[in-house]
Amino acid sequence: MTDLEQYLHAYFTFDQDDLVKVSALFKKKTLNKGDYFLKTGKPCNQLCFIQSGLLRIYADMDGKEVTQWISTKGYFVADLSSLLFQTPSRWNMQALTNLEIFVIERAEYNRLGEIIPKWPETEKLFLAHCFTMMEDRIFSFISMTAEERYQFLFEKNRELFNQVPLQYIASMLGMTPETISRIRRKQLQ
Amino acid sequence: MTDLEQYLHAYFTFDQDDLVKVSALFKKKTLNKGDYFLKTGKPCNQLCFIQSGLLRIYADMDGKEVTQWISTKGYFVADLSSLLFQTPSRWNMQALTNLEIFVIERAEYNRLGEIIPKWPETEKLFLAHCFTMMEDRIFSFISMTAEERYQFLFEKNRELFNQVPLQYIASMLGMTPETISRIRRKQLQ
DNA sequence: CCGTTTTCTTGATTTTTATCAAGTAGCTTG
DNA sequence: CAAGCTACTTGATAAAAATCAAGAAAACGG
Repeated sequence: MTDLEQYLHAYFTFDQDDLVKVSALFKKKTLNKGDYFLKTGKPCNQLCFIQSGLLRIYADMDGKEVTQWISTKGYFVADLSSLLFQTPSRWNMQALTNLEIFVIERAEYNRLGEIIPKWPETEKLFLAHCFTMMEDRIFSFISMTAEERYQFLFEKNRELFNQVPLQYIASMLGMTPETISRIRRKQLQ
Repeated sequence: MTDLEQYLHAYFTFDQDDLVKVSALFKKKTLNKGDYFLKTGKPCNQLCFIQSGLLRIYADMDGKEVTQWISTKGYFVADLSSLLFQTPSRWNMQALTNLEIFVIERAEYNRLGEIIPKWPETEKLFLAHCFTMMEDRIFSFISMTAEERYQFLFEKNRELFNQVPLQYIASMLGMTPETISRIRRKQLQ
């Protein structure tokens, strides 16, 4: 069983039959460190599942890069609004490491409902789950200091801090590299 | 045609037949200023559409209220994760003014797919749209100063500023009432 | 209409965070 | 290994925003 199948099984509780049908629609791909999965302005025609490696999602604000999120093993990634509404992508998505992904084309993705009857329900719950995580993240910006946000992410996602340049983590927490460096020093003492 | 029907028509492009079927499932209700539509910890068993008035969504952090959002006319509101996963609600939802709403019970809501064949697709696009708005909001916290966030909201949602106590707007922008007061003074000059 | 409460404003001060600048540590690669 | 990167740290300073405290304005209720 591939990681993709394991994930689908664990997260969506697909049975063996559905698993095979769905995972057949995904194609394995690799990206090298620095390669782009997606660029701002282009249409997003694929959804990807990360098998291994790190993918940074960011926007370029007149030369200044703002990191929105870093996706790790076990995440699905796409520019959702671009994928569904065929609008231009708002994000760049670049491999921070060599990357193994499973990719499904938009056309196939849109046909999932025909192949697996319970897909629409599954998809709804998945989107709702994503939405809820976003709510939590917004709440962290409203109600926490920089230091608390750092702690919060560190508790939840410790692996990230070994693997990712701190400046990107700083950016996704809405602070500067200097600030995160000082917070980290305090934590160590 | 009620506002609910107009909205469903405009936003989801339902035809007349579907409109009638769907809006029949909603029941009109009124809340008085100060009443709660939902309280933290309770299950959210309804989805509501706001016909008129203002609904404040907030969390109580040991006595300190943090406003997550203020919903106005034309919004659908629920604690999505509670509604779909039957978990306890994370938010309080309180009427800031007298409120006219249309309410659909969870059971009915879950049956929409049977009644309207294209509902799952519609719902997916709706959730994706919500998700995208959340992404934008997160991005505003990462990449903007307090003053820029104020401007951004003011441009997009000017009516809010006449109708809502400024302290709530401050909270949803992640700043103090004093800060928003000073920003506002600058804007006027 | 008057007193009460709530909301908003203002000033003084402190805390937090950003910015600027310089230096260090750790990789990478010819 | 040395040169060149990149990431990270540190210090000094500036800017932004929070906090505290007091007063003004507006809204509300009898």
